[in-house]
Amino acid sequence: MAQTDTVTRILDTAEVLFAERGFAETSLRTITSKARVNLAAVNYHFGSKKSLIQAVFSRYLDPFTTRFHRALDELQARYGDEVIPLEVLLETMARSVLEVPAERNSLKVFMRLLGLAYSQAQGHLRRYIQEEYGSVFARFTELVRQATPELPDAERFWRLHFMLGTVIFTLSGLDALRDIAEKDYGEHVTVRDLIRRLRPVVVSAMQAPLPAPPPRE
Amino acid sequence: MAQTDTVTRILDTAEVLFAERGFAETSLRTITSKARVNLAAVNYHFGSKKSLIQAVFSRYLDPFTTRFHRALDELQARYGDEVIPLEVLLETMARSVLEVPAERNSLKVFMRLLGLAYSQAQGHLRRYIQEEYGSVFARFTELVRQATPELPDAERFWRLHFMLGTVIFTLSGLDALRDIAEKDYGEHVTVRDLIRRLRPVVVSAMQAPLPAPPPRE
DNA sequence: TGTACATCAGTGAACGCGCGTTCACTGATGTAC
DNA sequence: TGTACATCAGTGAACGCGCGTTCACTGATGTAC
Repeated sequence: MAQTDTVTRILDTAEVLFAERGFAETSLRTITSKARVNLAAVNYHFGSKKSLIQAVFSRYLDPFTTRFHRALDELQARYGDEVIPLEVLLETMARSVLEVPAERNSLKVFMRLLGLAYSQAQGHLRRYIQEEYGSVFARFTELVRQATPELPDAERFWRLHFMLGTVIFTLSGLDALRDIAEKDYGEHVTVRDLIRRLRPVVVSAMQAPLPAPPPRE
Repeated sequence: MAQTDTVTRILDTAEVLFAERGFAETSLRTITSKARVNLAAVNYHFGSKKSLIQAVFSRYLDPFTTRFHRALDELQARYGDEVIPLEVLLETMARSVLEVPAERNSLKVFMRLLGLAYSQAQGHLRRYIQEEYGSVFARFTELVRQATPELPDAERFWRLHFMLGTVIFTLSGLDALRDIAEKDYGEHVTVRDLIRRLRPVVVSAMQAPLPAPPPRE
């Protein structure tokens, strides 16, 4: 069994199990037995469970950042000095996210992982993601700033996080929500379908009227 | 030490620790030592860790459902046969949520717990919440249906969950986001301030134009 | 071409640890007669 | 009023279990001379 085989078998199995049940709830024994690999192989190849978790993320985030940077390069070349419209920026981000799983695993797994990164206690993971991938998000938010000059900086910051919450919450809890939707409305919802529904909602939300000023006291 | 004292000490300590680090990451030993209570007392009073988790939720959700039902009663009495506007419904829900922590602990803890209920693997918890508190949400969504007759049922379902995601994600990750906002924009953000910012965003999102129909294939 | 050594993926078994739960027990308070 | 018993909150110590990690080892392949 060549090295690459063992390593990718561990990663393939781990990402699915992590996405299904979280990090703490997935033991190395579960991963290695499902992957039909020796228990000690995880620590041999990755060093620790923490590093395995980070490796699982890199396998999604590395191609994503590459693609997203390239897509933003193209946009900036196309628009030159003109401001890139908000819809185009959001659309580009959505497309970059959607393209990644084509070469890896399912989008659902990717989204669940992102949701876990935020919601699970794993502080090391948030730090790792910020350090490794923070710059591409900084680039994106700067472009969003130019596209929404009427928004105060703080307001834009909060609205971007509101929308991040919408996307991560929806897509990471997708299975449960999908079951309900299917039972109640007889619709089978795909991730692409959800993104279609998300687009007008996110655009309207970003362009909502400014809130009333805080009440004086 | 009277019974109530031990029981509430366990609940008070558990809810804070659960909110900070999740369920699996919080051991009974941590809870009982922080609460200065015997380890076996949790199993004596609650039977198991699972039941303790459910008890923590009940202490928030019981007063919330009572208040929310009462608030909806008043609304329906006031509006009679007229449709209650969406803004009023959302406002009423927000007010009911905000009122609960006044008699219990912090709103932040309440929101973190709700976020965990969705994101952590604990299937038993989701089932418990659905069974115990599903009816008040059904009542609310029926009123929202009447207030947004132009939305297809499935679209309304998804948008309500989009907004649920916004609120839970924002308020449950509040500490981290607040730190960033404070550092970057010099604003100290209170929960009430966030709700003021959320209002126009949620209303606009719910009233966004319908998505383009799915592409034919 | 042959031999000695180094490298490296992978293994099987064990380590110590923290976990939720259980159990026999205590001691205070209430109840029956 | 006194005694025997029941109830109940709380306790201290132990149970068995699954966890991540470690370690000495194997066996195949590559490298030096």
